[in-house]
Amino acid sequence: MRIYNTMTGKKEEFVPVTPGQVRMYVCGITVYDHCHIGHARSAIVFDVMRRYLKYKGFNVTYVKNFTDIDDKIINRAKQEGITWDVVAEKYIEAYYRDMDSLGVAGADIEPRATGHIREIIDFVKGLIDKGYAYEMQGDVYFEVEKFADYGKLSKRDLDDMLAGARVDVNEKKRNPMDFALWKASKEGEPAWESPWGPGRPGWHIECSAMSRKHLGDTFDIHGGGADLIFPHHENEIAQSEAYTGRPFVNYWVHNGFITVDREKMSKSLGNFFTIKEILNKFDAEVIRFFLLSTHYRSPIEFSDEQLRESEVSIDRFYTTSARLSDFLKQDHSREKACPDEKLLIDLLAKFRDKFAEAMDDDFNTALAIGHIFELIRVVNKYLDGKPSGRKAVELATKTGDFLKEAGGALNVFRRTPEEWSRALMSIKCPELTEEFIMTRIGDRQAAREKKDWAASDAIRKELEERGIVLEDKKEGTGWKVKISG
RNA sequence: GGCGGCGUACCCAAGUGGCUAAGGGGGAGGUCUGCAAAACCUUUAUGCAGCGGUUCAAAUCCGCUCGCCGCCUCCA
Repeated sequence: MRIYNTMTGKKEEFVPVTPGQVRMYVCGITVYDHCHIGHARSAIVFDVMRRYLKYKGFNVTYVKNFTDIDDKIINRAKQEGITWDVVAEKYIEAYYRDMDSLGVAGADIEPRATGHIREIIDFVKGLIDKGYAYEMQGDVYFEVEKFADYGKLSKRDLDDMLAGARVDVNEKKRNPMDFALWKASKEGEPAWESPWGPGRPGWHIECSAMSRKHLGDTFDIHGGGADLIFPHHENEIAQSEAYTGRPFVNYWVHNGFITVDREKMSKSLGNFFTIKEILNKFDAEVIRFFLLSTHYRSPIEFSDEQLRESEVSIDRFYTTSARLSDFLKQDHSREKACPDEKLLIDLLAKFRDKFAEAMDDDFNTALAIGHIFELIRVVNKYLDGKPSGRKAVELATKTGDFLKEAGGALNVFRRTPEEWSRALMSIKCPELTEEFIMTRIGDRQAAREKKDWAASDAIRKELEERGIVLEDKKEGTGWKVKISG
């Protein structure tokens, strides 16, 4: 399989350090606020990578950290009149709630910065000993000029950056680009004892210390949002490679941004939507599907229309899924081939390869989803031919299995059509009950038997206005939550 | 200013040298249906921002132009 590496700017054949084993580290969140959909994208994208690598048979160790101490957390604690650790705890809990609903599994190891103060201090000490860092009034800074490769990930050199000069003037630094490894704490701020006095870790050092502890000096994949390339990941490389003298990471993987009105969604612009608020209007699977329907490195424009389109697509999937299971429940004592069965047979023969090929090419979930919908169309056409018998059951079963398998790798399409329907109902028409709908369908059926089309259509219209569409089929009348418009 | 990315139909979106340019939504026509809905079929890009170039062959490589965006400051 091939993975795009930010370091080289190319897709590269993926070769893990240890055959059969993948070690990956993804930068998690700073826990000072609710997650927005940008965090959801990163979480889902790397969740899919991890799932797919496992699906391919790799033994994956996935580490994702929580930054649970920094200025933003301290500020939030002041605002809310609680301590920093309560803030962290509160938003870690909120994070888990959001991730749970989005189908994002927990990482194998979820280290917190404050749980690794000793490792961090050792790391900083080592950098000072090796001459890459210096202490200044209780702060410790990494000296970027000492690290020859500084800028290799983000493709910039120190002189250019200094010329741009939107950097802090800080008298304590030898070079304005030097960054803090350790920060002396002010009076009343959270502090840990260190050789340089009471203080707390800088932002970047935790990832170097924790990834090394849990994954070793050199590991396979390091990921995060594209906005972490500089300075965060650049600084991690400097720290880690200066400390160990070894290559830090083999594949750097970064997801693209979510935009609103073509502008990056971000905290500072204030144009963000939290996962929590989107979940009031859409099912979590809609968010997940939406984020996977575009390649992970491309920007995605976020809007209600886009989510609605995703909702329609998912509904199409579950409609076919229901159709398949209904079909399998039918009487198949009579053997009848469908004239279009060759199309389905051919596609089934290729489907798993096509799906894997898409995912193998830098996790092309958009293409993979396209293949799923191609299969949906072909099997619908097949079922339209009203086949029956052993062969038909076999083909339908196989189709269902493949759809389940592909959906499983992406962690979408894993519910029953009934569960999907109930989920939609609780969002779109929570005041209705299935009992009520069934009663009205019964009333309408009575009218239909009397060929009282006016009465029958009135009931159908009434239900549609309340968000339910009816479908008359041979076996009886079915209903669905209306989603378009 | 430095560095990077993007521009594919009415909309979203795959495709990065060679089979008829995936898939979804929308539109139009049709099959099915009491009428619908769903599903299916046909149709909707001789063309991939524009202009040049390389090549037997380009949406795909190179150059220029136009437009949009990102990073260079906390940020997924």
